[in-house]
Amino acid sequence: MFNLTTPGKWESLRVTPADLRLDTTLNCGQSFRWVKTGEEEWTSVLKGKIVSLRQEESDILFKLHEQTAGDEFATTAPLESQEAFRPVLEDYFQLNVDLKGLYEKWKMDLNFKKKASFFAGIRILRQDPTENVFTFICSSCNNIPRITSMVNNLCINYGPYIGTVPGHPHPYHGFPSVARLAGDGMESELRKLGFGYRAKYIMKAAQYIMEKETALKTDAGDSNGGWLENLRHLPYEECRAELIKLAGVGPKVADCICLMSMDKPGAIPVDTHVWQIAQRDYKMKFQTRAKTKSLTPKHYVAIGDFFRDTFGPFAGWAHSILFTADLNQFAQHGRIEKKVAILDEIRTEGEEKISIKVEAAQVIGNVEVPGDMKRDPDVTASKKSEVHFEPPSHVFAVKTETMMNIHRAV
DNA sequence: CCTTTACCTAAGCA
DNA sequence: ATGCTTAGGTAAA
Repeated sequence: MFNLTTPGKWESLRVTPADLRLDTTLNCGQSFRWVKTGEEEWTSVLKGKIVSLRQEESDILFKLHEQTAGDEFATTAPLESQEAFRPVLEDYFQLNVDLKGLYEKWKMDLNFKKKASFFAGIRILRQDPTENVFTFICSSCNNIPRITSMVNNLCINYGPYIGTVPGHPHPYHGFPSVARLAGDGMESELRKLGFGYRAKYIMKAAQYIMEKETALKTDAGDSNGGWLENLRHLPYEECRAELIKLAGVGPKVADCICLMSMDKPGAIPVDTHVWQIAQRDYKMKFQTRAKTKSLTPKHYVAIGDFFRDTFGPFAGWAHSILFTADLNQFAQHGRIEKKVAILDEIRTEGEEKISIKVEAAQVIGNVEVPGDMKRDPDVTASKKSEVHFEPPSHVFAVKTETMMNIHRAV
């Protein structure tokens, strides 16, 4: 069943890289549905349509891949024009949000400022709630490649087939319906597909949503977009509480859903990464009698409140940028541009900040040495004292023995 | 309240 | 090669 689609023409989304960067935004673990189909190009399914996006130097282009008219596999009616699809993308990327303005505000925080030049244009996607719920049930104790493969398996096996794109073998499917995931025997099927203990969560969550949906329908007469989507209208706390009732959805996953599909930009999913960011970069003090500091519910709340305090109503967006900067796969975003020798000797004394002079081809700057940067993703040196500095230009430095690696913002 | 344990799997590493 | 660890957690004790 090869259902080749007809590609449209590239059209401008009219958005600069400072407002949206696809490589990070699409691959930082928000959505697991985008397929890389070229240099700086990604393709996925949105609202039943196959759409490709391409990052250009000063803009992003998009094009639709329409099913041929009368195609027996066609699942949606063809659009009058690609232009009619523009609002879908504007909604998905929440382009009404002034990201550059937010970045400027967030740079008040020095740790954020340090990362910002390497990680510009990272947005929170406004995802489909159903898709969001089930992909993040898959995310527990898991890694991005495997989550991606599991989500893909879900779509290929239970989602409606839409088509392929010329030149690429990948079959594009819509996300499975909740009804399909609630089906009998789904748990054992999913286990065979390698979902492990998440299989039961998926089936139970789907069944729970189905119950709510039918209750809603009998009450209201007609569905107003479904129970899950309606959670968008609840305040954050209530919305979160409802989500936690789903099997396999705990505090962290509930916050992911709140942030990524429930219009709650202040939600802070605290996972192991964020827990470490809080301790390492913000030296958060936790009053606890316990000898071993672990991520307790109390800490969870404290960290969320701290982020909201520091970054405001869109704290979840800021959190996501710091999170992305912490991902190993983006460590190269501070990639080495050139090496220069350090003129003065560096000594690090705990958290004491010192200054040294560095000579590069065209840069002489002061270097600040924070104390604990061991796990900083921008850092390539293994154990010695790693160095950051706020230079006269957008340059970033790491100390090796006697050499500095100068990194340039991408 | 906080900590510990079980729950699946696959890739990475010693 | 075989065994161990780890990876966006959740639920139950």
